[in-house]
Amino acid sequence: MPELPEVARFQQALEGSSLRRSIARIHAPAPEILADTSPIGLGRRLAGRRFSGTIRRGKNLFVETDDGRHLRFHFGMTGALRPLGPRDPPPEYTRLLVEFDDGHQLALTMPRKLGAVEPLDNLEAYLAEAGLGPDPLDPTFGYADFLTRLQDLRGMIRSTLMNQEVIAGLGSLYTDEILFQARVYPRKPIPNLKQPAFGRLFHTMRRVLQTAIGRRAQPDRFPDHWLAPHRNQEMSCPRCGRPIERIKAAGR
DNA sequence: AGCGATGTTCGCCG
DNA sequence: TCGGCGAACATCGC
Repeated sequence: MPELPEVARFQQALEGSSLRRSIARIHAPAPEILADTSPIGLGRRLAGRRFSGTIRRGKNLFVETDDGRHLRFHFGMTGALRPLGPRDPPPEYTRLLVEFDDGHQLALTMPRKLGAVEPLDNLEAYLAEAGLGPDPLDPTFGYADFLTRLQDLRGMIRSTLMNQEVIAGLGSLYTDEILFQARVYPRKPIPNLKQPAFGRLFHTMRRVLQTAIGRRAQPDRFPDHWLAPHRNQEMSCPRCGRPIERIKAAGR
């Protein structure tokens, strides 16, 4: 599930439950999701440490430990973060369990093991090297920056919005939502977009993401005129009432 | 039983 | 060089 709004929710969940507790031990039964480390290596790194803060950039959640280093969480298609009370049993598909010394726990669940947990010694260096684009909700990211990043590209708008190096955070679901509300055809080449379309895309992007975060990223709480609640099976368009047609763009 | 899925990456090709 | 496309990854659920 996780696109930007979901990751923002996981961030809130972690901040509300897991900061400043001392880490007693971890369980990492799925070494496949550990990048550049092992269960033992990660355990050594975290034991005795505390989480001290978080930074989200696009779909990535960076969790700071009190030694000034970070852990990068990427949730793939099915990852989620769940805070647990002292005697709560870890949920099914728990791929990483962090146990604090007061009994509280934090579980990373991920049925399909496509995400990653990666220790970073230097967050700044990682960000500089990863080529990750700006976060669309970053207050310093404005319309002028949006235009600058898009205007020299030649690809189709849907692929471009989903390209994490251009803008970080949009996936299939939210890109479709934004294109629908901004009335821009997904296969439209960037060079064919006119100024008003860029304006609609930028402002729609911000509004959709902020609204989604406000609704806890749960599509069943989204406004009824959005596409998301109507995109399944033979539902009809919330704007014109005609049946929704499916096309393929950017491979999906 | 088969296929799609809210993601990322890589190799191939125009 | 840029960008589209399909496959692969791992696993569930419709």
